[in-house]
Amino acid sequence: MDDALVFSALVLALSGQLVQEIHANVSQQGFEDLRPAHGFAFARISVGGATTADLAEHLGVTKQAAAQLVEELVRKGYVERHPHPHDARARLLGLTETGWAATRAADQAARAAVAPWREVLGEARFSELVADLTLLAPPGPIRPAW
Amino acid sequence: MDDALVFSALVLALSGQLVQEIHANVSQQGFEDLRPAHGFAFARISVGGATTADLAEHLGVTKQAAAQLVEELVRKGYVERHPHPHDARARLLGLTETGWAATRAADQAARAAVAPWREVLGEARFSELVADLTLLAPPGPIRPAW
DNA sequence: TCTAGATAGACAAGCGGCTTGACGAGTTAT
DNA sequence: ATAACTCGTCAAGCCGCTTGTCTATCTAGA
Repeated sequence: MDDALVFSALVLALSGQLVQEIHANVSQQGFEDLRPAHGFAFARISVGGATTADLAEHLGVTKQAAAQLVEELVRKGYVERHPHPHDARARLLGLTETGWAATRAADQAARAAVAPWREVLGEARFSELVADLTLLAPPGPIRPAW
Repeated sequence: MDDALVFSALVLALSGQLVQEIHANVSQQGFEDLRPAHGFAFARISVGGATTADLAEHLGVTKQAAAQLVEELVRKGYVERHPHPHDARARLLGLTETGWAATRAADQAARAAVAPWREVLGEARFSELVADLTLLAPPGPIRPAW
């Protein structure tokens, strides 16, 4: 049974294609200064209540790396730092309007990337697929692959 | 319908977990000096007939990056360089016995990583899943995600 | 057969994203 | 009050990759 190998390869291939297509689409929508890894940061920041340290944990990197990422996103106008209401050390992160626009663009890009797959499988089979994958997916935040 | 987003997230999460588990398992089998990206190189080299330039194209990186990777794998004893029978410029790459052992370890690790999923879904549903993913998978080599 | 262009691989320099390490300012628990 | 911890920052360095350049070799066309 080396279904396992086939399966692994398929998941990897699919995931790679997904990232690549979404990134290309987002770029084409005018967000050329964003790279795939930024999406994972947006995902956490858009939820609200995130500090740089929270973001670091979410991404599975050091605080310094997260701070650097935040600095870049602030400089590019996607993220704002607000004073934290209860902690003078920390700063709350939030998306700017541009940040939200980028998030919407990514959402749309994801839909566009998945659409053909949905069509190939048919609606019913696609739903089953989503259900199956839901069973398999690990809990916790989604991080850049490795 | 934002199944699309859910689906994307699931595929990404699954792929990340897969890579991480396989890597951990391979490490535990004694190949601690291999990292996930090396697997993609082994995949091409094990087929045979690969030069450094071939490998570069397969991985989607520059020749220099591929050469550096090969150098590392040679130094660590996984890969050998042989003279090319028809081209004095090129050198054919091949796996050493250690390289083959690592490949087998990775195969086994993939099986181990997938096994629980197979169990969760049941054999029939798992086969369907593989079939569906096969329909969706892009052709061409599998590369490190991004 | 000679020559122009392409290709394999190596050498060098540099960049970007990440790490470890150390630190002051602020918070929390004892 | 004080000790331990945490947030964010500064600094230095590593590693995988890039661009740029070069020689040796192969290939196709006049």
